[in-house]
Amino acid sequence: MQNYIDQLNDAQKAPVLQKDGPMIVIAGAGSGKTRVLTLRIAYLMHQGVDAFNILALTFTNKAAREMKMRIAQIVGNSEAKNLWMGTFHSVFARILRAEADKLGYPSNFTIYDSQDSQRLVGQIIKEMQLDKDIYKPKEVLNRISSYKNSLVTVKSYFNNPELQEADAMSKKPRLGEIYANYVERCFKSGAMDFDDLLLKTNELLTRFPDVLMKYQDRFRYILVDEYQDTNHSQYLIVRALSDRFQNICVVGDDAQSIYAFRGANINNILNFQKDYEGVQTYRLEQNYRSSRNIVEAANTIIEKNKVKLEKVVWTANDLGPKIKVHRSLTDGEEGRFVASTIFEEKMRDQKKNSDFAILYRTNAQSRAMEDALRKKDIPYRIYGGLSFYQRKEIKDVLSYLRLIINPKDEEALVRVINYPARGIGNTTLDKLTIAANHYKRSIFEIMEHLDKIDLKITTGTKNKLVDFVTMIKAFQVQDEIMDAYQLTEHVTKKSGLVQELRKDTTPEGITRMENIEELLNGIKDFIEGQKEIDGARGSLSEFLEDVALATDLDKDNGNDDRVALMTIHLAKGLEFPTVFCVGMEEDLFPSAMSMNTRSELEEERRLFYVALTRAEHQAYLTYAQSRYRWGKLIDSEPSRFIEEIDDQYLEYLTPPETNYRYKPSINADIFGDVDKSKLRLSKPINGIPPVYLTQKEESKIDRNIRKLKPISTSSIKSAIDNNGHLEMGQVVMHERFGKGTILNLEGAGADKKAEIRFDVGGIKKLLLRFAKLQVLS
DNA sequence: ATCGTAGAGTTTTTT
DNA sequence: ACTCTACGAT
Repeated sequence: MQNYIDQLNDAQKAPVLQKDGPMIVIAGAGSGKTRVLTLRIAYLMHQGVDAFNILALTFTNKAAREMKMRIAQIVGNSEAKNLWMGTFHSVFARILRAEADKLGYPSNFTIYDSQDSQRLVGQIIKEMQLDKDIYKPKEVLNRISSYKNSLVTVKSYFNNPELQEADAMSKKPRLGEIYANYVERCFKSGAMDFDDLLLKTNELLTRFPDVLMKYQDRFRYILVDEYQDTNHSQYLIVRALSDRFQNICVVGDDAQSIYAFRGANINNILNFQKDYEGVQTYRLEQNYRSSRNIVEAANTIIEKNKVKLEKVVWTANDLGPKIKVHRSLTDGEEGRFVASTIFEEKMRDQKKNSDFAILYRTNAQSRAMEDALRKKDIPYRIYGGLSFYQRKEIKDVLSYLRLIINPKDEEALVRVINYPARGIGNTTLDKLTIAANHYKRSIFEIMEHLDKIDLKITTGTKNKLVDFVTMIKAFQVQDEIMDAYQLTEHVTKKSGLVQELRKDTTPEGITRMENIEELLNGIKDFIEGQKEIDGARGSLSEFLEDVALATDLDKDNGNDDRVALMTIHLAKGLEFPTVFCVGMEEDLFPSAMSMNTRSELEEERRLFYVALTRAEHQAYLTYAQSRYRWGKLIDSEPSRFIEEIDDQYLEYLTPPETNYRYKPSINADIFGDVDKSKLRLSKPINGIPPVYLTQKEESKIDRNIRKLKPISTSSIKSAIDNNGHLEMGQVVMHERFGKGTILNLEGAGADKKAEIRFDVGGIKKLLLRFAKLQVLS
């Protein structure tokens, strides 16, 4: 034990050695916080704390698994396996299953994923005959989700006029009703969504003091990783559980808080010191991961944020190469640059594929990268996006399995009741749903009692329904005697799924079939793993529990040598020798959706900080001057984040762009074969789609721009001074919108406005106080 | 009940 | 560019 501790620096030792009391560890990027957490747990056990009494909450299941393995190496396997470690969601799902009856849920409750939740919300909106363009399922679900994460139940919603008013103001006066229906339908289906796993845990701990006592007594030492990304619901759980012993250790980095959009509250970490008595604060500021160039560049970025805890991240590592910045014409070219750079570096420096990561802001960006890597035969793996378990064919199989475990699961039932087609169509399903809502039962229960209810369906249909119920019940019997693998294989055959898929001989159809085989292999692996744990027998319900909360990252065994492609969000906590941060463009990163408020922009900046600090040795920032979005070629400007890094840390592989208007060389790569080659794209202005300009118009605008001197402060000032002299009909030049004619002037003083028709972008009304105008004629 | 097609929406990030 | 939905034809 002492050996391990001796390897730590002084800052790291302190939180490991403090056994009791509340503490917070502010851990800069790459400062070895995982090591601290691991050793702290090992040391607690070394001092005689029972593994049963330790709870460690991590951000991913993979992180939990790895940490557990490292602890096992120190204290031995038999000790370590009793540790409670995992994500909030998986740990409390486990507890909820044990205590489900207290809340009126079956212990085999289903966990709905976001797809399930969204379909259900959509269905409810339809049933309530509301306009789905106003009540967009996704938005409604987001709203419900944020209520749940702030512990606003249906009851407290209706007790809170402010919330109701806010929803009414956003044209959704019936949101509360949808919320109520959604909650009831989930309950009726014996299902919890992701947010319920936290909300119901809170309910459990507040409504049943004895249960709270039990878990308080059990979890005498609590550790929370990535504390900056906890939401209110998680915060309350941690507070409740740690209240008795106050042995709470939270680790986090406010600079890496990137989940505010899903309710994470950065104040949880900023205010931790106020929440407990006598909090010890530790700071880990030495970075062991990255070269000095990267560490210092990252510091200059985060400097720009106003809301932050003060800390200085430094490193004793070598200076390392500068961050390389590359501009390309299109997203396709960007991909080719990345692929060939990886190819060259592999050749030159004997690197592995897994030494490289390509990080992007949105999942949609992966495509261009994939295409380029495939052409160069570079193996890669995409994380996130549509995960394996969310694919149609996989969800179909899983839905059958879910139905076996919990027949009340409505989402699973709706998916498979008529797939493969067995003559049970929407009309019948609607009748069943109405009956189920009326009797406040699940659809399956209605189907079990068809003879007692007059549904006005033909005997033919009735028989089909009975057949379906019989089939599922037969599967349930098989579940008693088969393991998950055997049962799944049985189900795919007997349900007709395999036969249905075999009919499809297109390449896509064959891939689907292969995916199902991969699922079966996955189940086999899972069973093997389970058999090593005592008490587990590799049953279906154990497998489903695992799948519901698994992510792509968890599934990764890390054995095969591939380039990693993922969003920056997913990359949190990971590190790679070389990192490509692609799509460094305004409106993409920072995202156009996140530039409305300062706090949104600061979150984007933290995201960039996270991206950059993933790199150990070399970082690349790449951007394209135009890229396909929504099937259209859109022009873009380099991200402001590139400018925010001091030039001394950067090396431009392409000359930094000075003029955002670029002249595309006309080639098939951009326009395909069409005679649009005579046309050029104008710059998109304020979200207005680009218009095609003829060459004549284009050069006219260009001439006008060339006539202008760069806008200096003095010229801006003179333009403001001159505003009094503006007249209707005058031709003016605007910094962003280009040339335009003044149509009208109104207001006076600070409120004076001009209505201007711009050559490109249409008519706009501008406040002269802000508009930087130059008079051309 | 099932199949085909036109049209709309999608791309901000996820347990 | 791609996928999902609604509606109409069979």
